[in-house]
Amino acid sequence: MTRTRLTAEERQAQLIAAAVTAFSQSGYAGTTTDQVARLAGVSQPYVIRLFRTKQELFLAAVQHAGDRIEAKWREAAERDPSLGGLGDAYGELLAQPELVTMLLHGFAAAGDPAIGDPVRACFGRLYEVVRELTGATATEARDFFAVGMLLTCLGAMRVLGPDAVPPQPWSADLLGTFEGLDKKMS
Amino acid sequence: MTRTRLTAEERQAQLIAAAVTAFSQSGYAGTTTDQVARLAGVSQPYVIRLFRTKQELFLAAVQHAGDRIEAKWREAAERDPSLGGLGDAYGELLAQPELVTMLLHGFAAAGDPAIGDPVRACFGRLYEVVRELTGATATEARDFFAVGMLLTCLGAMRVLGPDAVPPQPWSADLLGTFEGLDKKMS
DNA sequence: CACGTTAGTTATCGACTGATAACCTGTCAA
DNA sequence: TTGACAGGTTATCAGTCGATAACTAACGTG
Repeated sequence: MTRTRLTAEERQAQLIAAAVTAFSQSGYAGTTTDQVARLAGVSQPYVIRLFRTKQELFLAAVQHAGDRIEAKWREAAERDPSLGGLGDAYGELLAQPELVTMLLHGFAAAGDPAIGDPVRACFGRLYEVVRELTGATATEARDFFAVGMLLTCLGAMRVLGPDAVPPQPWSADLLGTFEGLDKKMS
Repeated sequence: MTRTRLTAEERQAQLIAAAVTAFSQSGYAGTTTDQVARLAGVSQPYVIRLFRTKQELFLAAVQHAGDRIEAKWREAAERDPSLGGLGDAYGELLAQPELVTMLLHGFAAAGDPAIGDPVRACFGRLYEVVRELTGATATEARDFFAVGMLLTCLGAMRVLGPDAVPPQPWSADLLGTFEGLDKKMS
């Protein structure tokens, strides 16, 4: 078994992907740099070497999640530049909720100013991108993000998505309101 | 300085209040049982003695937040049993976002099944209470909670509430859509 | 006033975790 | 060949944190 040697850039990209997976499950404080390292198949000190601190690794993961969501929306807008089109794209993201849950953990950790500032910038950019792509009014965009946040929370709660728990009366009731909106729900 | 001696019940109630304050700032993994203990003016081992584990303390705090929010809604419904009435009540809660942020951290920590189950039960109960109190349809209740989740996330992000950061163009734009809905925003 | 019960503390431990330092090794150009 | 740089590891530490054990002190009651 020869250890595959990658460039620092490639390794960083791989580690950021691993960080998104790990942090989206247990959040900032609940995730170990060693867990991220093992996911990528490298040693824990090397993770620190490449990102300096756990915090910078976390911020890189938040940034990556924001970038991927923005890219998804831009791609969707090329076919259907309406809120409905972006909503469908968001529904597809929720089938693999890593990215959106990562963002939620960014919100949750925003109490620390060093994390809050980049997280707000990331969310603000997403808001502006949606308005720019769809031409929606502020109120329309607000309702769009409102539903998005609800779905994101439901995903984190395991009411929704691949790791969803058996439905309860209330959750079936609530999810039923999204009929015709979910395309690729597992 | 004579240490005030309380009954276990009173001390538990006091500790739960302290736990809500502490956990709502740093989340489950990011908060120390010692921080909760200091907030209540007791020793850390005594917190563990009263709640057995950190996890049970956290769950008690989540439960308490859910109960308080439910009580607030029931009280509001006596005056105005409409979604608008409950929405105003929620707006008042956001002025002191401890309770709602506590709940958000419950969602974030729901990846652990031992936490997820009670958290889902808590949220499900709130959903049913809203529908029962207002007679709203599932879709109306969904939109109500959607906006609530957005506001909760914005509070956690310090876009909203007492610890809010200076507004950005996008946040002013977004918050502007709530004009006429915010009564007691600080 | 003795005495059991309840409230609370101090001391301490074992496990964990982020970070540092020192070292190793494959690759490539001269 | 050699040597230097970039990728990566092992060893290790200092601090932290949840939890346990043993002890102390106040209260109420017969």
